[in-house]
Amino acid sequence: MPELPEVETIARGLRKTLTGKRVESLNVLDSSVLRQDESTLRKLVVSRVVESVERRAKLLMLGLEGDVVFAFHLKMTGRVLAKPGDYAPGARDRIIARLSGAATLSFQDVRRFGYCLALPVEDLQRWPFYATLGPEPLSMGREAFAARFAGRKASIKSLLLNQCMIAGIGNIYADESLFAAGIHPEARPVDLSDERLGALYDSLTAVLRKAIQENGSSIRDYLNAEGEPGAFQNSFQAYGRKGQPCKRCGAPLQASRVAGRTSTYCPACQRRR
DNA sequence: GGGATTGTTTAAAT
DNA sequence: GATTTAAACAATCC
Repeated sequence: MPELPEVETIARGLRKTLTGKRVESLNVLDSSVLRQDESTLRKLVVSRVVESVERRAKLLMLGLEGDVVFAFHLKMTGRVLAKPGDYAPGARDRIIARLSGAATLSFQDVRRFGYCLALPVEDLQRWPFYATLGPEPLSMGREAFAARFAGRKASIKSLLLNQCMIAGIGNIYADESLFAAGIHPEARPVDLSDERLGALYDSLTAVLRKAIQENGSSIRDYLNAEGEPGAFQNSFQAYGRKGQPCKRCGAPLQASRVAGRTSTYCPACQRRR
C-alpha cells in the first residue's frame, strides 16, 4: 500500500533520526528480500555514514557515504522503522541495521513482497526500474502533466498507475484524485481537454499534499518511521467506499475493475467523458 | 478454501 | 516501434 505520501512520510521521519549516523552492522534475517548477494550488500552498506534520506517514486533511498544508495521498495506490506539501539527483532523483521548513536533500522514485511538493494550511484541509471520512472507529480507542473497524458487512448486510471508515466501513484491516490477532479476512471485522455487534464493535476497534487500532511493512509499495515499510523484514511472520498453515499451528491458509489484493479467512483459526479 | 489485496514484470495483442 | 491490455507473481487475510 505505501504510495508516494506514505513513503514521503517515512523518509521525513528517518531523515531526522538516521542522518549522520554510521551503519555499524547488518543482520539479514530473511535473505528473500535481497536483490543481490548478501556479501555485496554488506560491502556497500556496512561502516558507511547515512548522508541523506530521500524518496523517489515509491522508493525509499538512503544516501550513503562514498556515493552509494541503499534503496527499499515496500510493495504492499513493507515497513521501515527507526527503533532504539536495544531493539530486539520480531517475527516480521527481515533486515536489521544497527547504527551509531544507539539507532536501529528495522525493515519489516509480513508478505515479503518488498525488497532492498544497495547500488553505487553510477549504477542507479542502469537499474531499469529506476531509469524508466516518470516524473514526480509534485514537481513536474501542470502543463507538463497535461502534455504527457494528452492524446493517450488507454484509460486514465491505468496511466496514473503506470510508473513510467508518472511516479508514485497507486490505487488509493488514483481513485481519490479522479474523484476530486470528477473524471471517470475509464475516461481516455484523448477525450479530455487540456483544461480537464490540468484540473486533474491540481486535484492530484492537492490530494497528495493533504495526504502527506496527514502522515499517509493506514488501511491495515502502514506505519511511519516512528511506528504510528497515518490519518488520511479518514478523509477518503472514494477509495474503499463502494455502496456508500458520494460525499458530494449522495449517490451510492460504484466499483468496477479498471486496469486490473478495483476502482471506486461516483457514477453521477465522474461521468465517462 | 477461494477470492481479494497491490506494485511490478513479462507476454501478448493491437 | 509504440502503445495498450492481460496475465502472472509474491504471501497473507478473511
